[in-house]
Amino acid sequence: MGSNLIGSPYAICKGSLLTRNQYDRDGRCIFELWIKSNEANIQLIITDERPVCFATLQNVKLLQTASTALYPSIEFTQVKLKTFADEDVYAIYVNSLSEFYQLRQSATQQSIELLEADVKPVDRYLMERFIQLGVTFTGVEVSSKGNYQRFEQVKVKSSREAFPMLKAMSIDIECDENGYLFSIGIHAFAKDSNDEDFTKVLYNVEDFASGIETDNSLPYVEWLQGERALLQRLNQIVMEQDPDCLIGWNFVAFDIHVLSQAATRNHIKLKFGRDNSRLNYSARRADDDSRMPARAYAAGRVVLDGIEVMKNATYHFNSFALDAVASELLGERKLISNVDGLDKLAEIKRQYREEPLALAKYNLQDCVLVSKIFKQEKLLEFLLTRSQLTGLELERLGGSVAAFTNLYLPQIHRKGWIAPNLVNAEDYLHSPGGFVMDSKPGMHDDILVFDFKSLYPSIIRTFNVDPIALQEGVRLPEAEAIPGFRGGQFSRETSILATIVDDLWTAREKAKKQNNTVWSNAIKIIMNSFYGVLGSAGCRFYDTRLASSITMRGHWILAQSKIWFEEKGLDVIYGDTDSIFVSLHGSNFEPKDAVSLEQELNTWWDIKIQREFKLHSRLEIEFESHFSPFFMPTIRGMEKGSKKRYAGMKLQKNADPILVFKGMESVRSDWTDLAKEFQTKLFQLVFNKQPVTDYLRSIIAELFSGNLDNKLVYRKKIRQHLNEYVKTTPPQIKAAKLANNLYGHPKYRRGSVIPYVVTIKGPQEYTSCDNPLHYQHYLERQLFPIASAILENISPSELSVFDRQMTLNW
DNA sequence: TAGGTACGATGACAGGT
DNA sequence: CCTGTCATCGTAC
Repeated sequence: MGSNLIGSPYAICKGSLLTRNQYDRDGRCIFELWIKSNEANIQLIITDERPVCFATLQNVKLLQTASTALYPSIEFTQVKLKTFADEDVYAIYVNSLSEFYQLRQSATQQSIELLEADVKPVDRYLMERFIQLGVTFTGVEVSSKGNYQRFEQVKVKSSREAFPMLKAMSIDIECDENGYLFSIGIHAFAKDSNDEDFTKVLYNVEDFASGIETDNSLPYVEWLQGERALLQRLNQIVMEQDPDCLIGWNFVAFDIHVLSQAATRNHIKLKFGRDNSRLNYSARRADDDSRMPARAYAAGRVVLDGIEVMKNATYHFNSFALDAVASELLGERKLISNVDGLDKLAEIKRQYREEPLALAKYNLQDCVLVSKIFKQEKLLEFLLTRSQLTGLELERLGGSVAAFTNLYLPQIHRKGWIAPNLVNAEDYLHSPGGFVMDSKPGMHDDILVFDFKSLYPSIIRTFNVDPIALQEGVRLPEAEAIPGFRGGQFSRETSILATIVDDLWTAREKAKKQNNTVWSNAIKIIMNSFYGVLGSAGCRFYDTRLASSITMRGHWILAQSKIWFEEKGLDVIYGDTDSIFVSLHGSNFEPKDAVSLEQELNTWWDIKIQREFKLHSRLEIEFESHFSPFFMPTIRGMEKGSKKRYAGMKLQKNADPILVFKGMESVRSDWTDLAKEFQTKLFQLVFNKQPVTDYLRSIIAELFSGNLDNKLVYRKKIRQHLNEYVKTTPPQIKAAKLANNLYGHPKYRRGSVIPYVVTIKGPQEYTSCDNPLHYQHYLERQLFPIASAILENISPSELSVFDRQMTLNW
């Protein structure tokens, strides 16, 4: 769309769907979509759609008797759809959302089952048109005020064109414990490199007359009188800068929450909507048990919390505090370090009055860190990709079930089916998970690891595991269907899910070739979620025959592959779900044969699948790693090999070998630094066939000398409410309760991570610990278990170093 | 504003000395 | 004090 459009009554335009909303006006349902094109921001108003749901004929009759009086606009129409029980289906239309909600409520009260009544009308409108991120539309422009254009009489279609980049504005507030606003920091990247970034700190000087207003040494600081002035200026800046996204850290649950309360207190609106509409914020419900998170909606602007986005993109950090994430990703620290919650708040309050410029700097720094994380990690690109692939709103995180439903539900209508409702809890059957082989414990040389690439998606593609193919399949004679498990069998004709996965798979291969890790990662996450939702009671397409037909086919594939290696004279020492660990020891193979083994096994699978099932194999096994040496531990105190725990030197082509730990103490966040460093060092020595006695002696001596005290801190998350630990009281809970009593306030709650040490008087919070550390405990519970796990069978004599010091029997 | 199962280690606790 | 079981957490895939 160019400038020639302005004033023209009718237009064709493309763009990305930023936000969507639905509401009633004059008894009619309205959909409001906000679009970002390269040239403009656009509001689309759709007025000719009616909310719809479905029911079987029997249920429609029950509804008809009462409902027509209640809902004058209600209309029943038979449609060419069948339930999974082969019943005829009627569509039920009403005019407004309020009628829609009433209808659902009264149906529930009368125990009348409606179908697809939980699909939001605006979501249905978009998904039935296969609209994901990209849209094209035609419509009549009714006004063009300020920074957006409004269209009515709109027709929208899906578009696959590349999306325009979004402008994000990072916001961070500083306040006291009551939410009284000290300052608001704002940062937005410049559109092009010639311009400077937009930076601003709005500083509230209401409470103290210091003459600071004249200090212009930091050009981005604006001194303002009172919260109200801060909020009004913030509204103004959001309008002027006109960002597509508002971002922050713990943004919705904290910053937006506090801003929203401050706005209410000061009787002004947070006008964050593109059309100057107010921010729609709903706090998390007061009862802490509800998992309903806080939500914020601004018309035409995507509201994003950096923490949630990163969790969704499968980032893992021990702490998601901004300080921790920024220092790990950017190598930059916050200006006020996050040592302790209370101290930090005290420092902020002190700086607010005594060093305003320092606080302003700190405030801005936090905004900039969030901006930098988003930019460096390409988080917006990730979200845009995800939305383009799933049709989920940009700001909707999680939502694996919703993503699946978006992609799948409109397709089944075209095949003549209506979707089932969720199963009752009592009808839910668990499905088995992955196959984990018994392992052969001990030291090994030359272990080759082979992995099935995206095993579950490849099973879905190969064996046509699909809800509709299941319905069609179970109606077929056994010989004509593709066999599944737990009573499932699948049609060869309809393959909706396999096609969706195929498209994603192809797109991922292309992305990988172009080194587009954002796309590749987003696609992988989505593909892998499909199996999960089919086994989840939260998904309407759940059926244990689907999930089981995936996982149990996986068992078979892994077991067959194990036999294949063994028939080649190769020893399989372990395998988990989609991986096989093969020992070259005593075989005729060498490490360099890994690739030809990979190829041979792939060919073998191709032939086998064709011969046994008349299907085209999509399985892909890949040589993944060469470990030498490799150590597989036993279960503590037993001869039996462990699972999900191992260590090895991974040999690499053009780089030094690296020490890899899986599941073991050094990769667990709830072991001390002492234990982790000890394990790493010990394995290095053992793998290099060096003696360990001297090292053991020295670390024990160091431990008792007190030199390692700072490495004796345990960290553990408190996952329940403190008063819910009734059956047992674990050490971390003891320490947490002690600390809370000491401080006189609930410093540790559900969700907190408590650092604690073990003292001669038991566990105590690290920060407030005032008793001597229990070195004997650390010797016996952190050092000895790690040493014995590897030395027991390798060189037990070296363990005697511990003998004199141990009081416990093992 | 609902992806899953499999597994191991520790420490508390109960019930026997 | 010894033994078995359970609760809890974090992890692999």
